[in-house]
Amino acid sequence: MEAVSFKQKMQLAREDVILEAVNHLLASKGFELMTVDEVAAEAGIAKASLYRHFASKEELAAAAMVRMLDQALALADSLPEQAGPVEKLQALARWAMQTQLAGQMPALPHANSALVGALSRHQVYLERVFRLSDRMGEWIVQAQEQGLLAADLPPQLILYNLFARACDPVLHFLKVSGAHSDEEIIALLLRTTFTGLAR
Amino acid sequence: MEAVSFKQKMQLAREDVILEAVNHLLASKGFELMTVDEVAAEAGIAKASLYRHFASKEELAAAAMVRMLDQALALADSLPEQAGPVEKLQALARWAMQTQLAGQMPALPHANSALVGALSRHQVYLERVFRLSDRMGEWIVQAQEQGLLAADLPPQLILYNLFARACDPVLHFLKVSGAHSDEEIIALLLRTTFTGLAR
DNA sequence: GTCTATACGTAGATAGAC
DNA sequence: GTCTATCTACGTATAGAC
Repeated sequence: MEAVSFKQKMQLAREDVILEAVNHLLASKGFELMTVDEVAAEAGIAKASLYRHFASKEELAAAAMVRMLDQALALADSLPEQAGPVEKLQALARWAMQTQLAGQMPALPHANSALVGALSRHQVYLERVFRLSDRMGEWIVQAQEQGLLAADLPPQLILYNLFARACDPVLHFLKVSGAHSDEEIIALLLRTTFTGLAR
Repeated sequence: MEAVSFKQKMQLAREDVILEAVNHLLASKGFELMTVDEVAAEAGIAKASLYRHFASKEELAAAAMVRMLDQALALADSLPEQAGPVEKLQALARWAMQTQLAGQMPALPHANSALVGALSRHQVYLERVFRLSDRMGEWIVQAQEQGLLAADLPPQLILYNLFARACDPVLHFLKVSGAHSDEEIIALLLRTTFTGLAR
């Protein structure tokens, strides 16, 4: 079975190159403006060959989203056990913002996009989203019990607020202004997220 | 000249109907997915007639953005003089979130959209953006001087953070969850924006 | 100024050779 | 499994009659 395994590895490597291109294009132009021709060109493959690996443009984007969620889950698993829940949540938010600033965070599609419908029926994607939400949800509740996060805020609101850092337009505008380094931008947004604009 | 004035009024009214449709469609699907056919259908006008009023799809969207910015500027002008700077900023953020929840806030285009280039060269649009930024910028600095907002945060960051409430995806997800009324959602997000998730 | 009808470009997806 | 070439659908924009 070694030949099969090798072939499979080659196929996975090829698909990883494709998804890298999808990630980049989704981050820079979003789903609607990304064309399959561009993906094929950036991956160095013919469009028809690409369609042998992924059945549709939606499948292509979904695979990129799953890949990104897997990276987030891997980071969640790699965090030291003794770290506090807020530190863990901040580590994930920091990673999401770094990824966005690096132009590698696939952008959220708009509500009526064909992608939204496809994702809402995509079992693999949904499983990743739920798994990451569960992980973060536990930390949020712990942090609230320990008095580290406001206990009277709905945990769901906190979760959404953290997810939203991955696509926060403030990151982009601050970067374009040129007045701050990436690390400074992330520190500023972590601060406003957790302690707000006041005081 | 009364006939001309009447004709102009009719034309403005017609264009207002068109822009209402544009606003709604921009809010629900974004610029790329909005088609000029849909705008014409929703406005009850033929597509060719629509192009007599607006030279391109980009002009159509820009006009809708200008209309929205004019509403924000009118609100800013109508705020009581004796109100504090933070109250004024919150009033604008509240209005932006209400407008988004009502499905009337035209969505930000993605970075590489044709719309971005058109807007960045659209003098009328730019003037409105600068004017609103200046108004809010003064209030931000006042609030910082009075110790009501963190004085060590860049005013620009505060400004962007407030603008971002107009397109915050958290609003949409909280609304879909069905657990809160619109007013509750707005109150929650005003709180997290100004005092954060902590404590 | 409004309409119907159409030109023109482009994007997703596929056929079929190798 | 990869390629070139092509199909089909659709969206922007315009022509031309009234």
